[in-house]
This record gives sequence, structure tokens and C-alpha cells, in this order.
Amino acid sequence: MPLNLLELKALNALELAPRLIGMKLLVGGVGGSIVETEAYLAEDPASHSFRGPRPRNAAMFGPSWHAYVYRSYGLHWCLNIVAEGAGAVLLRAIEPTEGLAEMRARRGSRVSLCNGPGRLAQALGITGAHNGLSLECQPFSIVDRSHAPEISSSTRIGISKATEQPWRFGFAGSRFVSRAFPKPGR
DNA sequence: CTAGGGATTGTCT
DNA sequence: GACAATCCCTAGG
Repeated sequence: MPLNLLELKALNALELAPRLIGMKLLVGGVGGSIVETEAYLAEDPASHSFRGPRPRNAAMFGPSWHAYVYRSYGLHWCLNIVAEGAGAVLLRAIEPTEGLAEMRARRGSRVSLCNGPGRLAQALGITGAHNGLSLECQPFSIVDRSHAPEISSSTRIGISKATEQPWRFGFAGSRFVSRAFPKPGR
């Protein structure tokens, strides 16, 4: 499906995060279907944009539908999609479908290719050089889903602030997520 | 200027 | 399940 960029660029992080589930993301022809995301809002203590513009988070205050890439724990890269309102959506897992050999080469032939933000970035060849780039241009290629999938949600992973917000989203039932989602409540 | 701590992952026990 | 690896932003003096 072609992208409705006008619609997508107007969404804030909390709206965009579930909207991205099921969309296909390729970087240099390598990638697959997005199955797990997390939303980070500007007024969110867990967000890098919470304390206002800084050199590191400048991309979050730029135009939406651009990449925000940061280094995590000094060694891993993490890829976000900037949303309206100085928020961003962290891409945590994709179901790899294109360029499997290249991903395995970058991942050192490890079994886990794209389940987790650091692994995903490594498998897709993302580095700080991609920070601030528009997702409308090479090497990025994004294709919309044809219909809305069933979405799971849970609290976000690895944060110490605003831990109760259920702002992690996933493709229901996918085995490619970084962590299983709790069963729907009853 | 220095100390503390991550939106993580791989390895070892 | 525990912990090291490793960079750099942030807070505080």
C-alpha cells in the first residue's frame, strides 16, 4: 500500500506507534514487517525529549517522519520514527523478510536477528549516520499495511520512569517480538 | 569538572 | 538469573 504521508506525519507518538504495526520497513532493501513499537511523548518523563532540545535529541524536535537514532548503553544503536509534537516511536522488533543473508552477516550469524531495538538496528545497518534523515528518502523504504492487524499492548521495557504507561504495542501473536505480551485481560 | 546512569545485549553460572 | 561492556548525556558542585 502507498503511504498516506499527510495522515502519518500528523500523528503524535502515541497514535503513530500502533499505526506502524504491520507496516513494512526496509533500509537499503533489508528489513521486514514492524511487529513491536513503543511510544515516547514530549511530556513523558521517560522520553529523551522530556527536558527540551539538546544536541542528542535534536531530531525529535525536527519534522515528523524522520529518523531519530541514538546510542544505547554506549554500544547499541536504536532507531525511532519522529512523530508530531516532539515525540518518537522506538522500533523494537520486526519480522525479517528481506535480505536475510545480509542481516545474518551483520548479526554475526546469531539466531536472533531483529527482536530488540539494538539487534534490529544492527541487522538493518542503522548507525548514527542515519540520525535526522527523512524516511521518504533512500535508504529508507516504507510500505503501508493493507488492513489494520490485531494489536497487543503492555508497559514499556527497560525504563525507570513512567513505567505504568501501556505504550508498548505489538502484532498480536507474533513470535518475532522481543518479549511476549501478556494475554488479554479477562 | 566529576560521578552516575541508561528506551540493551551477550555471555557465563 | 546476574553482570560486564562502553559511550556520553545529565545533574550537581
